Amino acid sequence: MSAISERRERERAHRHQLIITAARELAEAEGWEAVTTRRLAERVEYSQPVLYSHFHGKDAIVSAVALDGFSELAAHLRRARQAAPELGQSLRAVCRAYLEFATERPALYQAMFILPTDLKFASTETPPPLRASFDEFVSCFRPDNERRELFAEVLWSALHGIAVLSESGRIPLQGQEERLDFLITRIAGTSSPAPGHAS
Amino acid sequence: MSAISERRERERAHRHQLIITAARELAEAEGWEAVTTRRLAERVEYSQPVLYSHFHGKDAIVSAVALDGFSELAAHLRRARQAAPELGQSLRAVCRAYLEFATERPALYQAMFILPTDLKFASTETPPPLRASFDEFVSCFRPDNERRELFAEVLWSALHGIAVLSESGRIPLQGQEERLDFLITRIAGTSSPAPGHAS
DNA sequence: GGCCGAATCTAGCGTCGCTAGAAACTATAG
DNA sequence: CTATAGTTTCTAGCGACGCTAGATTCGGCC
Repeated sequence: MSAISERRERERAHRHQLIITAARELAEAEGWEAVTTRRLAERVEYSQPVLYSHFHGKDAIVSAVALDGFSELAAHLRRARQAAPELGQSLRAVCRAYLEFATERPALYQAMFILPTDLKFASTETPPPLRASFDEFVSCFRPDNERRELFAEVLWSALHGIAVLSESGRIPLQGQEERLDFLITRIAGTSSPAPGHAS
Repeated sequence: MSAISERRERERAHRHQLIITAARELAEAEGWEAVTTRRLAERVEYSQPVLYSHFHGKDAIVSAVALDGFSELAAHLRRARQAAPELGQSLRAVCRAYLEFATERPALYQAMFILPTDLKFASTETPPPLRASFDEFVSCFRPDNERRELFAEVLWSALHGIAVLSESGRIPLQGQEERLDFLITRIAGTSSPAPGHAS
């Protein structure tokens, strides 16, 4: 009873992951609009209803893919940050890595940041990978900077804006490097406490 | 033959606008997922196929709503900019107006910036309202600033990122004012011609 | 009044996410 | 080794989607 159900549990977990990776591969190959429950079921060689024994619905599958994406993003950013020698460099490295991630895995990025998902952001029940990704931005600023969380939020927002607007063709792909350059020099600029209102 | 077809043309144009406003109202009331061709047809009191005699498909209807939205956005930003006394103030006023627009008309904003549309951005065939909206950002910087277009792109991207991430709950709604404040002081910072690449 | 072209509708195609109930499979008891 | 009870999986189908072909109705013109 024990060993058998354990094996079943293992097989079930394996199939669970199989669904997630199949959804991701299909999305990366043909876009999320091609990821239908029917095609996904065919791909994992089961019938449609088994998907619903693993996930509440399609959104939950997208969420699962997104969650995997956040783990990868956190690792990707961390690698970039740690490869940079000092603090000033790390900001640039992390930003570049972020945009790189967004452009090279557009479907994954979409699942993480654009499509509706069940993931809870910025709360106590935020999954660790999300928090870890965000913390990579926070770590780009000096620990004695009291407003580093705020800085990170704005930086992340700006990068997300650049990523998503250029991906959808709303700003030209060309000139991405200059935009990044400008953003970094401005954000990294004269930081420290606060220069008061410049108005 | 002339007067009759003219009247018809008028009626047709009226119905065209009726569809657009119906789509918009429905989207603003219940979200875009509630805007189906069936419900839209019912709302304008015609059958489904008439929608397709006016628009190529649903995306084209969304695009039409978005285009109207850009006209409103341009006017909204212009009003804000012109109400501000000087250049330093206008940047803040326009940014605030932008975020206000995004939060108060979320469905419209979604049509303009998130949903797939047929609109061409940043090209020769870009509709004037789009260009006009963008130019409001450009006008916030001094005319002798050679990189003002770049500045505007980054500023717009950052605002869009803030708008969309807070709308979808990916950053907390609280603290929006501080984020805006930080962004403006950084972007407006030491501008002028160009300090060259700061590495 | 009868015709003809344009405008409009009815009805339906294929696909979607999702699910109820049938079928098949598996582990245990006799 | 078979019968049974319970679980797993599948077949089949529901209602809704975007979209369209073909029938129908409408309005101006001889």
